[in-house]
Amino acid sequence: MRLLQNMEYDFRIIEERWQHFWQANQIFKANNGADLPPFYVLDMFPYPSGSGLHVGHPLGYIASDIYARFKRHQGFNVLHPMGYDSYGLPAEQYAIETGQHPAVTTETNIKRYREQLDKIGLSFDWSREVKTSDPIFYKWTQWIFIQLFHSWYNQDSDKAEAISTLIKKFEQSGSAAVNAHHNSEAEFSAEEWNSFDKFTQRSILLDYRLAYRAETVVNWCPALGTVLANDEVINGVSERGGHPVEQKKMMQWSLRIRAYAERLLNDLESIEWTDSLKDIQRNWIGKSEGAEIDFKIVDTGDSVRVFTTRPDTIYGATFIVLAPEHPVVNEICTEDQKEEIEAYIQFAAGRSERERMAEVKDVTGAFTGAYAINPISKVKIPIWISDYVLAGYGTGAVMAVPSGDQRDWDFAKKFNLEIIPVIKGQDVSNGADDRKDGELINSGELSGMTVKDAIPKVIDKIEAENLGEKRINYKLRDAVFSRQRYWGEPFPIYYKDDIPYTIDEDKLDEIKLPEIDNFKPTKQGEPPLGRATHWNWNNESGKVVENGKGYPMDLNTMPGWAGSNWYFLRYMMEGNDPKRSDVFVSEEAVKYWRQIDLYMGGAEHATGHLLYFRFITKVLHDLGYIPFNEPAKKLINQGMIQAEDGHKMSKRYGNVINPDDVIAEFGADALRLHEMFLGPIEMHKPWNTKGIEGVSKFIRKLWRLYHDKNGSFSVKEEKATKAELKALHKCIEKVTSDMERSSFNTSVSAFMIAVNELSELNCKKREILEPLAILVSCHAPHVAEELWSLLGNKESISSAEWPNFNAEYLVDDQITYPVSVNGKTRFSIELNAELSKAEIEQAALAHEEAQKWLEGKAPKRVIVVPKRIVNIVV
RNA sequence: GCGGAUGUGGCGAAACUGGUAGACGCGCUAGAUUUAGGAUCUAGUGCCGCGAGGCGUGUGGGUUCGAUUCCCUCCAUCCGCACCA
Repeated sequence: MRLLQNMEYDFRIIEERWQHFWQANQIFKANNGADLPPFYVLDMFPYPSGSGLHVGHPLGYIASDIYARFKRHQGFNVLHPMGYDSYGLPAEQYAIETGQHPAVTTETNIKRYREQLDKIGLSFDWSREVKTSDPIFYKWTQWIFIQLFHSWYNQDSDKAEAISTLIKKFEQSGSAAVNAHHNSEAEFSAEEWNSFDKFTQRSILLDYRLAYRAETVVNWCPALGTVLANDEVINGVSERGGHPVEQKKMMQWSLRIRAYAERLLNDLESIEWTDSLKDIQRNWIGKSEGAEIDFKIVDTGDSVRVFTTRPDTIYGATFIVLAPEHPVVNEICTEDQKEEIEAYIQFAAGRSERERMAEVKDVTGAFTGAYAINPISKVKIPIWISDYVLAGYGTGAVMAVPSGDQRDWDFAKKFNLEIIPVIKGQDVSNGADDRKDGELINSGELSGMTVKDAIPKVIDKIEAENLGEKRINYKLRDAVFSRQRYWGEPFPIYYKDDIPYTIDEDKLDEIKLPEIDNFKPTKQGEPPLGRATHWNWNNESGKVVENGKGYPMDLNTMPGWAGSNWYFLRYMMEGNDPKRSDVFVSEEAVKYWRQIDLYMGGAEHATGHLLYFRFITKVLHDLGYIPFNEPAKKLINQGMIQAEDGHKMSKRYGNVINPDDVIAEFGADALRLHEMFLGPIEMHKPWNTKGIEGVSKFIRKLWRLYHDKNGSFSVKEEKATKAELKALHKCIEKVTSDMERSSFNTSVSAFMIAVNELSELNCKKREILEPLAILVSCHAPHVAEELWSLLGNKESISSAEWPNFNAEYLVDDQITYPVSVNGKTRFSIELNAELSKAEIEQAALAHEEAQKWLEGKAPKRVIVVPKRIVNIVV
């Protein structure tokens, strides 16, 4: 018996053999410009963490690998690369704790990742590997930042343009002629612009650039010592580490993603991403249409502008609420309210983001003592402040309509303010009634109109009287782009009189992350780069020089997502392309590969990476560098694999399953098949240790199909029978359609069914077993290669043509009809496939079972669906 | 609160345009072979019932000859957003 076992499939030897063969012969290297249609399959590249891969990570890699292999069989030139998102916080936190340089730990982790990935038998073209922390890569991340710096957003042409076109406009016509997305308060004529000195001009331009430096309210995380972008803050704490986050005004680099809000929203319709993911992005962009309306403040010449989506309810506006940070609060506040207002402002500022969120139900606020005039109803209403109104959204002020808005209602109740229903039938006794249609009441000249008609009417009126305008607002904020950390891309920026200048593009090779002795912030509170002794820029020599011998350079680094914005483009160039050192991606390469055809990765990146990388793609497109507007045509979110106990797989619970262990025991093919067999790719599902024995058994059964009882390879050249061809072609049809709709779990069942049937038929024929090997080769490439070579083939199975499906082999001359009585299946009859409807009906009714159910009565009706079913209605 | 996804045997799941619900696999039961099995093979396995039969895809309703599939109601779980005016 032991002898026989040795003749069984030995994955240990065979898997290693083929992994070596693939690598030695560069089987999966993609060639640019090959005379085949291109197809680009990409996985989101991993951050190489210290704990290595667990069994959940490769799920997406295996699925995309199966798809890449399928496309190769179909005659596509497939680009399927991999790399590492190797800048990031964990390596740096580790460095702070241990003094170990992040570059060292990162390198160690990458090595470990590579070993683990190699063992899974993934068909990556490693010659194109990228690492975001590699100077030859991040040089181009810096270069892209420079392009953003030298661009502005022209809302007339609706795209980004070179900053030189903006300067020309200023020189010729001043600021009024420009319709830009900007955050400048300066207004000037052409003459004024031309008379400004260089510094003034540059500081104005800074407020127009796509990458701009400005004092903004940011999420400051004291524990991490850095600012964070909105998507890096979850429920008021940092995504990494869960540390508290405060709101703080700071001078920071930002990217003008808001300029792209509308395009990011609209273009979702042109891509095949899941509805849930599109919804998350839509929600995050948060478009809302409405109007801005000016309310005159009583006894002053000033007015306050509010944003509302419901201008039709303006007669129900019984007070105004300003954000505590609103700039007019101090000016309008009356003497006797001063103390109260100041106390409230202080209270609001002292509340952390977290507290504010937790205490949503508690209504707080203070009266300014000032009044405003409702511009439509002319009624005098009080002005309050409260932190339920956000300074950063809209105008930082609202007209409160307590009859229609629950927050306003709560506020009105607490402070005893008037509530006026403005829509017929509105019940405001227990809360606001936010109905969005109906007839207006208590609304002066608007009374009797419908909500739908009143909205444009009010907007027309305020526009005609110059009291405001129609307005679209987005929740999306510009992305804070600087981090006060070490392990990231340094900015290619130096400062002259506090004005930032970019380093020349041809000098970027000089701007490497400097070595420092300690990775913590400096004593003065500067970022870690403040510790570098050589971090000044000398323009004459074009070198980074000792501090004091040049202009100071930026001390920030870029966020983790800077490299992942554009890495997919870098893979498009061949690994040995000499242009790799001249361009971020060559024109030929982007023209050849175009977009990512299939992008595989987790849904947790919905509002971070997946939004930023669409944004940067659009910028690069606007600037004429790439011929497409969206990075990925189709996207699949693979689900998470939970541990068997239902928890998340993590060190903390001690429930982590390492793919290395699974491979050592069952082999890579079994791991691949099992991960797919767990369920649909996009679902979350628990790992199932026992279940792997099923697919492992399948592999041995497949192997035995090609071997005789003694374990010798035994495939004959005889003609296949009808039954054998049917088993094969059923499998071809099923697996092909499964592949096309990424149903990788059901194709595993199809393989099992085919192998079970062919084993039963004792089929040992090349005509059947050769195509079968190709069918399973995407899922289980090692055993398939071995069988393929035993069949006498010299080339890798990966380039074999996908078998053709022939429907003729599936045609039956006998069909088993299920016969149901009143919709319940009672028996089945075998009938000739050629029979007519009437003949089928006759045969079914004649059956003794049918007679039994009819009890001598005539059937009311008989439904016959040819080749499917018979239903007798009694 | 808003938006989305998912609910099918003991378990993972399948059923693609409405047509034999539970394919395939795990587990379990019985048996064969074996010194032994955590190997292999055979048969069985949704629930209730001795049986005829009845019940059954989260709940309740509807459309249909026929519903896991289409429509409405409600419930549960998970994910995202959350004072966005």
